[in-house]
Formats: sequence, C-alpha cells, structure tokens
Amino acid sequence: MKLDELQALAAFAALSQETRLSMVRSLVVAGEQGLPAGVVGDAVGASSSSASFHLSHLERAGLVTSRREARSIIYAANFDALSGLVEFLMRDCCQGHPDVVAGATKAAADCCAPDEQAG
Amino acid sequence: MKLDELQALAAFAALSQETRLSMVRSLVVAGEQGLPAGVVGDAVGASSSSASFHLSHLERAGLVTSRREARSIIYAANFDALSGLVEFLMRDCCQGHPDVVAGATKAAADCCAPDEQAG
DNA sequence: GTTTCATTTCAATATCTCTTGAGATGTTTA
DNA sequence: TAAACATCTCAAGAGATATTGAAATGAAAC
Repeated sequence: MKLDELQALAAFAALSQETRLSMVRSLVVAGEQGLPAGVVGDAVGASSSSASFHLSHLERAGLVTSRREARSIIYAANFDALSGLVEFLMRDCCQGHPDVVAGATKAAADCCAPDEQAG
Repeated sequence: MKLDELQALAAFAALSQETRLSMVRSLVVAGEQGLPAGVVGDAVGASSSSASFHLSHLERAGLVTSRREARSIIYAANFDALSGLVEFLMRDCCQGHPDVVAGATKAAADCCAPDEQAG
C-alpha cells in the first residue's frame, strides 16, 4: 500500500502519542483477528472514553480497521498501511538514501527475517 | 542507532508536521554536508522565525544536527536516527510482524538497493 | 565600532489535542 | 420491554503546538 504525504502525516501524528503507540503494539501482536475496543483499552490502561478516542484516531489515520461483532467492536492492525508507512519513510521521506535503506534492511534481517529463524 | 520509545515518539511527532517533513526531505537530499537554516526555510516556504522553530524541533527530536559555520547555522539530516526510526517501526512498533517486514524489505529493494542500480 | 547579515528568542494569539465524566447508541439476554 | 453490556459521542477545560512580527544575539565586513 503506497501512502501519499497526507496519509503519512496522519500516520506519524497517530503514532506520536504514547497510548496510541501501545495500542498499535497490542493490535499487531493480536494479528488479523484483532481485539475488542475494551480489551485494547485495558491493555494500555485507558478509560473507555479515552480508548474510543484514540482508536478512532488510529482508524482515521488508516492504521487500524474496525468491525462490529455482536456487542463488541473489534479493532485490528492494518498491516498493509504499517508496511506502507515504513516504505514511505524510506522512499519518500528519506529519498531512498543508501544509509537509511541499508540500515533498515539490515535491521529487518536481524530482527525478523520472514522465511528463517531470527538470530 | 537504536531508538527507545521516547525518542521514537518524539521523532514521529516531528515528522507529523508538513513543514518539518519537507525540511527533512530537503536535508536528506543535501546529504552529510547539510544546508544553512535560511536555505532550508526558503526551500519549504517558511519565514525565518518559523524555520528556526521547526528546525529546533527536529533537532530536539534527534532527526537533524546543527553546526555554526561563519554567519550561518548549518543543519544536516541525522541518517543514523532516520534509519533507527525505520528500524523501530519494524521491530518495536510492529513487533517484527512478517507482513510488515516483508513489505518493507521489498520496498527497499525496489526503490533503492544500496549496491546496485535502482529499477 | 558601526553596519550588515543570518539566525534565534520572545510574547501574543490562535488552533489543535487530550482528558474527564455524563449521557446516548446499539446489542444481547431474560 | 426492561436490564445489562460494550462502545461511542458530547461538552468543558487544561495543556501543547503553530504562526506572526518585533527585538535580541552572534559573526563578518567595512
């Protein structure tokens, strides 16, 4: 997913807040399946009102999706948008500068190669 | 350069503003050598006061460095911090999730492989 | 040492963001 | 349909952030 500048600005703003960054972490760990709003709120220590505010913010920024399931509203990380943001950072913001790309590529290999065990 | 959560939050906040994002782009293109504050300000259409405000913000966030050179103050992108941010996004924020890392790695290869010509 | 140049600092203002608590909405169960 | 549950919405207030123009700082040239 290719992000334009406005989408990237919104994504950066969304991630620049402690509560929301924690929420994204929780939702990434939860995977495609996602988590109910209440569970996310509890996980990051936010009130229901505050959780709703921040989850809406993340959704507006395109970083998470939501769906209703019975009484709950389930939020899930938008992995496509997250990888799009990494891509934006390398390609648009950093203009594909060798130092940044090389460092990032190495980090990717070190932390979490998709088809082999991490070191 | 490994960013902790506070540094990453500051970096995201710094990049979530249009003027500052443009400044980072200009400074990345300029390379290690950097650019005087006035030139950066002109490049992004900011007044001297506004340019100073935003450059300070970027410096506090660790994304750029500054040095005095005669009358000018030269700002330069901190490539180490920028690649650290990409790394943070993949490893800490996205927990090394395969979808994100794979997408980002592919994007890196597509846009700007460090040891071969870009496609 | 006065002038010019480049940049920062300051103060005032406007705007955005976050938090809180109360109340509203939609869903399920009895 | 009433009660319980999960979440959202709203309004008020506190705090952070951005913009502007004027004044202050630091460095170089005359």
